[in-house]
Amino acid sequence: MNAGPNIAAVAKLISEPSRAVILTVLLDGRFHPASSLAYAAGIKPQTASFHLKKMIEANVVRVEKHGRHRYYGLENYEVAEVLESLLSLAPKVEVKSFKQATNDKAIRYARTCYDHLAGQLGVKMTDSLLDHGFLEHRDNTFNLTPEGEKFFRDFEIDLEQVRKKRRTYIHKCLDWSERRHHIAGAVGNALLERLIDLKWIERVPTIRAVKVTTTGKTGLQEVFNIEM
Amino acid sequence: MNAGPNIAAVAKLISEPSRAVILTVLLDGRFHPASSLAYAAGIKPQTASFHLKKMIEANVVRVEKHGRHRYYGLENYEVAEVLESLLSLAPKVEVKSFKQATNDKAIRYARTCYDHLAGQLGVKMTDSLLDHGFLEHRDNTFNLTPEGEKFFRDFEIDLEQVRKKRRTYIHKCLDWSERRHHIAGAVGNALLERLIDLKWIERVPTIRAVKVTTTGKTGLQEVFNIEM
DNA sequence: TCCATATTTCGATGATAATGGAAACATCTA
DNA sequence: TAGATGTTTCCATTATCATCGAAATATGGA
Repeated sequence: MNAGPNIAAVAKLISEPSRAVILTVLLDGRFHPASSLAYAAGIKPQTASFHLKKMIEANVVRVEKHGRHRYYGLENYEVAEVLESLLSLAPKVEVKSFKQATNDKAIRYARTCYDHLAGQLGVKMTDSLLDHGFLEHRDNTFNLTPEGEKFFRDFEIDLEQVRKKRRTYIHKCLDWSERRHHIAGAVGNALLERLIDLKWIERVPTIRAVKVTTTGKTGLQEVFNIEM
Repeated sequence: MNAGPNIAAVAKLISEPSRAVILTVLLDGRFHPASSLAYAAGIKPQTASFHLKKMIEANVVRVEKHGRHRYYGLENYEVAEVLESLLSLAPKVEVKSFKQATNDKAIRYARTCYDHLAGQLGVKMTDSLLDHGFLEHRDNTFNLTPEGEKFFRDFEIDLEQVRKKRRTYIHKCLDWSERRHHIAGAVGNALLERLIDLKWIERVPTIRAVKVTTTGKTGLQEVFNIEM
């Protein structure tokens, strides 16, 4: 018959529409309560709970308890990456409403991918760092040059803190909408958080798009030489 | 509700065990008749036909008619890449038999990924080309250096022919078993075919593993400096 | 033209699993 | 301790879909 890992087992978890919606929401990298995931998927909390349990068992989703609340998120970075890769294959959804079209555009423009920037903004940011010699291509990762480290420090990102995190320091992530790599990993995450701190970008509620603020426009132009 | 492409639609195609087996077989990059795919999946031809139709409609599988035969294969390279990425997430299948364990080992050692080399051999080959300066990293692709072009010509691979093909010239592909990139695209394909022509490697029937021949061992050592 | 082979279509069956109501459970607040 | 909120467990219902027998279709060869 067949040897090798079992694709069906993973795919099955994603194949159900309700589950797919939940996972797509979780791609924003944040943790969400079961009830709001249920609402997003248009199902009852019991049903969401049922699905979440399945996905936890399969190590696709992780839960964190905080008092009477339970927050659900993706298990790890790899899951996010595989989901993103599935998105690149997925048929573009037919646009049913003006709102949906707007959302779609916003998501392609700038979004969070798990815990770092993606979309046009993410790719442009990565390109900018490469152009300035702050970043170099490695095999399936990036390398932060000494100049890059200085730049990050000047940008008030504490690389010592970032390095301490128990996760990949820096990483390449393939963008489904841009078909290009962007910066991910702890460094990518730190960059996203710094931009949010600076209020250069802000999260758009309910979807994983992010918005560039007016201050952000100027800042991105001046510091990264990016026109958004 | 939800914006963006529909993951479930793709995942659903893969989520069914029979379909997963079929797709895994097709990952060898060759085209197979429906009947043999049915046999591999342990289902009747009608059922296989049913599944194949679904997968064709979703642009995951492609069919080529030759007389009264119909040969099925993966639609394109991207599908193969997504399937490989799913494999990286998939739980390792419990080893049920000696044969299965042997197959699994063989597949991790050297296999075809769609139409080029993967596994340890594929990665080592890519590393060797990189080490010799024949290949360079680009963003999500490789670049063949002038020295590399000369090397390929000396190795009797006709790059003019390769360039003419209506497909990506050269490409990076992520290896699920090695977690490393290897060379893909038309050039990767040409390399595979040349190695088969030289009888340095040969396909193992029924599974997508390839075997390094005795001649191959010597050749790989001398030309690529690879110990297998 | 007729038969053999490969594949598909149709239709019925059966297994699987998503769903939500009811109720239990856990945790926080008053 | 009682009530409120969020979540899970149990269970019955229902919808979906993989499966295969039977028959139709397509193609090549005799």
